Amino acid sequence: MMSDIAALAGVSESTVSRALAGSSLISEKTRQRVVKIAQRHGYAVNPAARSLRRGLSHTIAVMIPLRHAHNQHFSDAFFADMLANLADAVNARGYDLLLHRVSEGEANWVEQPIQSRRADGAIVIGQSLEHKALDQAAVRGVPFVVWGARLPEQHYVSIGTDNFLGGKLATEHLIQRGRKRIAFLGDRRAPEVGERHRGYLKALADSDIRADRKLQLEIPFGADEALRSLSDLVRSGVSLDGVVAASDTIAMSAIRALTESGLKVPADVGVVGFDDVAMASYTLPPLTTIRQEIAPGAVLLVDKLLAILAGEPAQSQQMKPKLVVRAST
Amino acid sequence: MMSDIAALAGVSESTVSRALAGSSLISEKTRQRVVKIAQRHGYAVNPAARSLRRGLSHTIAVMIPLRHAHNQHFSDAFFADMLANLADAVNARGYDLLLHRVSEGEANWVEQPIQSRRADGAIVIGQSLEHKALDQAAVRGVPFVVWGARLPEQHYVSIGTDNFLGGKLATEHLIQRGRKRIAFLGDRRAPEVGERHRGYLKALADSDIRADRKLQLEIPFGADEALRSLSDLVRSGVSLDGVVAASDTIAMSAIRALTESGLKVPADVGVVGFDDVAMASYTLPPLTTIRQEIAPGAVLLVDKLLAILAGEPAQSQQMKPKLVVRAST
DNA sequence: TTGTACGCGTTATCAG
DNA sequence: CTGATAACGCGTACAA
Repeated sequence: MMSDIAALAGVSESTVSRALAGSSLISEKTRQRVVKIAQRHGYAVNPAARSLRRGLSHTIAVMIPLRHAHNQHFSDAFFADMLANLADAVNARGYDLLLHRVSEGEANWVEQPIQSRRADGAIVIGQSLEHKALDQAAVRGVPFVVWGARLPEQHYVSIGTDNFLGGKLATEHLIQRGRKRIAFLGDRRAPEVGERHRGYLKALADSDIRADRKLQLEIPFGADEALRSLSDLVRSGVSLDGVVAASDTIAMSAIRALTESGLKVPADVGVVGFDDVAMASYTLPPLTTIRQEIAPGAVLLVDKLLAILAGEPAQSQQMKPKLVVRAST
Repeated sequence: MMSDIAALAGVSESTVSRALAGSSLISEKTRQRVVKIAQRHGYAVNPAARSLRRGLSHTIAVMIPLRHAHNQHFSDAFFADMLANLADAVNARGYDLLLHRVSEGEANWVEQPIQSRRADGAIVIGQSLEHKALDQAAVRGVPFVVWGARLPEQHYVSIGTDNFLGGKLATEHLIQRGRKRIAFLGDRRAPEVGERHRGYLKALADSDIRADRKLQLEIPFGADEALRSLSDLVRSGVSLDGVVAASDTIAMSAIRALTESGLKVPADVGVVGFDDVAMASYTLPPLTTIRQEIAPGAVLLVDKLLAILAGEPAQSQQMKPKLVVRAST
């Protein structure tokens, strides 16, 4: 503990505390001596004591709502990538990362880790169906940021891709390839997906293509339902020459469903995914998709949250999506 | 804080503390009264104060070594699945989960979070190339468990699949399908993979098939290298009719490489993966693979660690792998 | 620039 | 079964 180091260095505990905290109230010489002794003895400040004293945990909670999708949602490669990047960004800032999956029915889940002082702030990956809960928490002043869509008049800071533009780009690309019967696959209740769907509709309207309700499938993030719904659709005899999927996972599943139904991708049907996860380049055929910049997004999330914690103002931000053309269109 | 609740309940702080901790030293009646008041006022024990007093953080660190594979390793669906299940298992036990990615060059990384009292114990996902470091830490009494291979005379507790058997099953399956020129793809420096490779060799030997060194590719977990190496192999004109991959990710990559080289899967070459991640059923063709039981594995990891923390003895355990036959063989 | 003294919010010990 | 008290290890206001 600190008193040992103080004794070894022949100074008081306060001096050790200040030296280790990099206080400017201390001479560079003593600071270096103390730091060296601490290192040699493998001493590290007790985080519990520090937290108790300072009222801060030096920890960021990462929350993953699972309301509208159980495991699938999490194991989607997109979440994994985001989480990996968040872990790096948080650790790089010297903070610890508390991971929490929010199961259904947990009340006040956003503020719970903060109120109980286990974390100073939270990062929420994906709005899921929780926009209202999040907005209320923001009004109450809970410090958190969200990866997801920016909704009209929301009170919290969100970082995310311009989903409307992403959906529009994906659809326009198919239209340019001469497709006219384009399906949309995704759970529009999730705001990000809802935006992508709006972009899809806009692109169709811009090209005077009638949007057919039968081609718009309400599919949860999981791949199982995508496979089934699309197979059913094809079997029903509806004509179809393009698919805009709300995630790469859904797109991969769609490719399989189409292929097994006797349709060729991309010859008969073009498929566009969303996310550009690592796996997207290894499917057969490699996936044309809308890339979300995950690494910069993660850094942005952490920095915005730290700004909020520091009392600075922070704005929501939308990142530009990018069409990555591979072989599925 | 606790004194507020004490005042409201008309009892001492000690009583509140005991009531909330479920101590048997307290009458059921007062306990219920105190608990109710605490709930009504949204009171939760301050974890920093509790940790300071008890010397326990009530937190489990999950460490992900990246020594022999950077992002790929983590974003492999297997890691994501494992992490999701660990998060659930840890939270279910009332513990918090601290996530840490171990970058190269971090010394004493296993014990760091424990020594600094941020976590009571650690779960390490994958041995990577860290077996020696882990073993030394175990000898020093650091409380942790590992997902990975059980190595001869190791001093730490490990949970994992019987990788030798898994590799053997995969290879035998291909042999039964009449394959004789079977390649192995994976980074054998990672102990899990080394075991799978041994199983592969054993299966070949049992069937009197000569193991060809040219067919054994040293491939990191990432998919990029798998794609390139296998394409090169095929181009070199070596005959080949089967592939045992060290992960589903590698297998998917292999299927693409083979297909693009003009070989048909499974007609010309059978491919077996490892893990049975969710995505494995959605590839084209759906992947025959060796299933690892991730969810039970995660629960086992947490429970073994908690046993160790409770001072109880804990044994390593190997889970039986299972061949899941789909369309790639 | 350094040291002294106190309190952060709990829980364990001991006395009743 | 309950209450008073001390101590967990640190950071900071205040004094020097």
